[in-house]
Amino acid sequence: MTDTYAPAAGRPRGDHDARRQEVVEATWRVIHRSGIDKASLRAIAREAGFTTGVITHYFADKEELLAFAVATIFEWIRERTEQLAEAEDVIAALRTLYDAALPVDEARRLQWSVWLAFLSRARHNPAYADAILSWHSSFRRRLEGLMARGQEAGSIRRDVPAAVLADQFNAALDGLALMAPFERDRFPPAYLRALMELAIGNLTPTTAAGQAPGEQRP
Amino acid sequence: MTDTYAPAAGRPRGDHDARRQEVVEATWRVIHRSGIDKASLRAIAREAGFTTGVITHYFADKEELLAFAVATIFEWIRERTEQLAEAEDVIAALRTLYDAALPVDEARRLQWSVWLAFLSRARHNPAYADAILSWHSSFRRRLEGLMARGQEAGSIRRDVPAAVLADQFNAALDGLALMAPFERDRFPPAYLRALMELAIGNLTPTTAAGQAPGEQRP
DNA sequence: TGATTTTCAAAACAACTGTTATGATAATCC
DNA sequence: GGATTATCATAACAGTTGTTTTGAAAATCA
Repeated sequence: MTDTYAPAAGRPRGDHDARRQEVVEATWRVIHRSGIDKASLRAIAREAGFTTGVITHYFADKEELLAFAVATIFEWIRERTEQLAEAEDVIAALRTLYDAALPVDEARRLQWSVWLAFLSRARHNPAYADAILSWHSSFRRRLEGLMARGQEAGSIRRDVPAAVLADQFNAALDGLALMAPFERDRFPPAYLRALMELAIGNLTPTTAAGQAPGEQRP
Repeated sequence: MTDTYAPAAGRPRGDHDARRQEVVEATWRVIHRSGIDKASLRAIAREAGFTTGVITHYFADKEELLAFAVATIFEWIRERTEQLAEAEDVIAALRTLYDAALPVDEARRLQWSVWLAFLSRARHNPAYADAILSWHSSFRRRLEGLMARGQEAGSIRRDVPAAVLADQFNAALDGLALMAPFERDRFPPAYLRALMELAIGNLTPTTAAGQAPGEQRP
């Protein structure tokens, strides 16, 4: 049957994976545009320019498609941010990271939109929860590594464990990305960056409790 | 018909509203336990101990029930926190506020669970968006008032506008409440409070960038 | 070239959805 | 006490859902 496609005839395997990716991206768009509860197989197929026959051919069932969709979007984010945050200046690295994450354009808003849609279902679906937690913990690890490096270099305060600072920074980012799309006019990109700058300011060791926002970087 | 119930015969009006509330609370529980996509009218009616006849009698359609459910849960939170945060010590007031909000028990987890479920649908449903934004802006106004008062009294830093501090504090709270239910073991109540104490520490004016977590308050 | 398999469309299927209609019971009103 | 109305269960309705089946075209393999 369709289950044991070991030799893979009929087409090179590259097209197979590419078609799956095509369907998944259509899924993202439908979720972003109409909400996950409107993301029926027919709606997704229409968005992709096919019929449901394609979906049922490349995915066992809807569950597998959605689980693959949420796992893939994190893979997508990972690829886009992997080589980031490698600057030797930790503060600059944090800046690069939040800049790549903030929902300031349509691609990043889609990213957060899909994330939010699955997040609200993750507590009742282990597959979604796994994908989300795996991403979050890997992101947190990166943050914690940066914090620890900054603490060694002296640019990050030492009186709070790096892991705690990472959780705090992560929460600030999540909280912003959550509400910003609902109040686009109250949270323009410049203000989002200013708030994250304030969060960065709270990481510095001595002196004032952070630089005032409004000071844009060059 | 049922639409113009001005005199309200058959039963005192109190029972009418009480029954609506009963249905709404069943709706919350179903959403919290099984997710909003499993919250069918039949499932809600079963949870409430009735049949769908009750729901269709007290609500025009499902849309009205859900819109009422999300609006009511904010009303519920408002009632529970209205008299809070009136302490003259602004820091103590902030403590009281986050303590009433953090998802540290089942009631508060349900609260955030329902909030999250509707949040992910709000971008495609003006009624949900209105309810959520109305709550958020009123909560932010309270925070901003506290920040401004603290700035006058000298317990809150003055180099950042009160409105910005309110947004920052709100984002920290939202971000935590969002992830905590998914990583219950990583975010026990004490750690959540410690992180919020860190956020409070970032509001203080001079000296260090905040007190270290771990110092529990009496 | 013939056999096989992938690819995909189209249709049918059963389950579930929100909604509506019907009717019976009980409480209120005049 | 009769008329009226709120209350609620039950059943039927039409639409949508995910899934399965059928079948045809195309590509690969031997």
